[in-house]
Amino acid sequence: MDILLKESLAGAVAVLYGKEVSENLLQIQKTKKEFTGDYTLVVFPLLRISGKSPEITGQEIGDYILANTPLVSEINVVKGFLNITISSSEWRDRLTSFDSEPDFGFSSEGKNSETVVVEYSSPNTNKPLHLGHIRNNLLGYSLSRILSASGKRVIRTNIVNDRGIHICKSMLAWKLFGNGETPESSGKKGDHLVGDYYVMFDKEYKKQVAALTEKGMSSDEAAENAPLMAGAREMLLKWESGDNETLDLWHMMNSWVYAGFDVTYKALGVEFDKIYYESDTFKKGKELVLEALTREILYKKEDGSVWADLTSEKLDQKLLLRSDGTAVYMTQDLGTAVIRHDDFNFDKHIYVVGNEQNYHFQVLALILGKMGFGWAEGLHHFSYGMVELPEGKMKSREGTVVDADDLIDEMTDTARLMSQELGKLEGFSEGEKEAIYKKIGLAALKYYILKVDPKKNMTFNPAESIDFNGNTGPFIQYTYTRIQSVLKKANEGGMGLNRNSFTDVIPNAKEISLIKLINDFPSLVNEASRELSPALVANYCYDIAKEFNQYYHDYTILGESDKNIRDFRIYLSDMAGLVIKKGLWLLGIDVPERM
RNA sequence: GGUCCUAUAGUUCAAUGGAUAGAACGAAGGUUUCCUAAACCUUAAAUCCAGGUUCGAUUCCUGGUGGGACUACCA
Repeated sequence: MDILLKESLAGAVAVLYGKEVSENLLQIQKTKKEFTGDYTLVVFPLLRISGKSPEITGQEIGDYILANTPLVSEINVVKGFLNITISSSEWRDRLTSFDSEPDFGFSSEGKNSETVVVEYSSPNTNKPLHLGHIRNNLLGYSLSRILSASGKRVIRTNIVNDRGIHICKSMLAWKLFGNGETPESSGKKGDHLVGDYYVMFDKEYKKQVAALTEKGMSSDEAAENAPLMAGAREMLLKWESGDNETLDLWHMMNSWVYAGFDVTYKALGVEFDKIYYESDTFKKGKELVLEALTREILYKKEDGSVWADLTSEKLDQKLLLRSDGTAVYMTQDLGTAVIRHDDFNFDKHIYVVGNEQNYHFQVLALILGKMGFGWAEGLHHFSYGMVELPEGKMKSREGTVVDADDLIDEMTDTARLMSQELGKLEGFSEGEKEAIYKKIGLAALKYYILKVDPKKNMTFNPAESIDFNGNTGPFIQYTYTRIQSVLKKANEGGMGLNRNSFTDVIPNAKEISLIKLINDFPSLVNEASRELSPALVANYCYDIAKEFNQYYHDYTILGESDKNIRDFRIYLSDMAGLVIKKGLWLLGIDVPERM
């Protein structure tokens, strides 16, 4: 629609002023609510071409397209703005044309599609997932859906940080204090059990440090020399050298954690195409580093540690191998990136990782570039802000970390309570009801998080997040179920089946607003993909839900006596529902048919 | 100290350089013999400060101020 308009506007300018205009001078935007019109041409940029005042220029162009472009039914000029109204019948025809598009708004993957790897989640295997991971998972999952809906080949991956000193800490604590506790013996979810030992390590370690400082040791020295820390370091060395006993313990505890993570991922509704493990990729990283060392891209210090010198890029020096030869986080990320490129030959690689790692990813791309990998230019750190609580940052020490499993349960509980109070789910089995509660609770959580610009830190207010009214996920779901309810009744009454019956219907203003929103959906998907912005999709879903609710309130659909208008309204509702469902799908939110 | 992110109603969030800054929650009031009131309608309420670029700045640039992150042989 707006492309057609743009062409006729360009034509108008060419005829009137005898000059071709470049694309960027024709600024078309949606007309603001308080003015009459559908699209608005901002005429200021054209004044140099017309050599006339804004009002006259607007009027001249407006008069021309009104006379020469059939789809324009009306124009008006306010200051430097030319407001253009598209004829109602044009909008109606536009609506019916959506039907001919097989998967409205979504593009499918083709031979020339860009390949994009999206990494998200990236858990450590020493503690359960928390609220911060939830933001990460939801963003990553939604991004992957948005990208694939815009026609890209998307590979969803996860890197599991399953090795390193932090893992050794929980292993050591379990060995020393665990008395053989297992998920089976304790009934604890595996990731929580392992997390408990990580916390225990920290507690006992602090005690040891305190004891040492009391004996007169400096706090730095004490931190180095506490037996637990020495033990953890020793364990890491054993692990890297392949010690069987250590590996067995590691395998066992990791398997507990993975079982726990699977439950959380499933509850959250996210999945991956390929999961990488740091324990596999760090070796590749070490090889890369050693190889680059021989090419003198990196250098070795006297103590044997290996570094990248990035001072010419105005950054610091970066450690890549410790003096004892063990790998650090950066080492494995180098390896992971190269392995992934070998696996998928990606054009782009998006890392969904918190903004506290901005530096890390800047360095990662630089080092890969130095090593000679041209594709490193395709690496993109999708950096998102922290999640804070109303009382401030989450601190594990103070026990204010919001656990992912708990949170999901609480949202479902709230949905259950609310739903039972409203009592609209009669006739469903308990199992069906539970499935609906879960969809609603998760929608509240997901929408609450995804509607916020990812770059910004966000405040997670538990009281607000479980609100199901207003600008929330359940509000949008509710709109969808209202539509389904109408469609079901229409179907039962044999109405709305004839889509050719409304070719003469002239839609009213509210209906045109809805058609416009539906019409926007395909370009919205592309924009969200280009901008990597689930928030854009969330806002869109809310806009159309709000618009439909107003329509639903102001007009009757099934009660309309004119059969053609009724059929038209049923069809319009159907399309609005479809777009809401697709929009929510892009956010990873499921819709219930009733609620 | 250095680098990066950020600042909009009481609160949580919107606004490709365009018109009178838009929602939600909260506050006050109203709507149900009518397709689901988890809805709809009305009212009050905001661009951190100072410069600059521009016909036009919440948006871009510079400098302040407040908040946050990073600057580990942690991840």
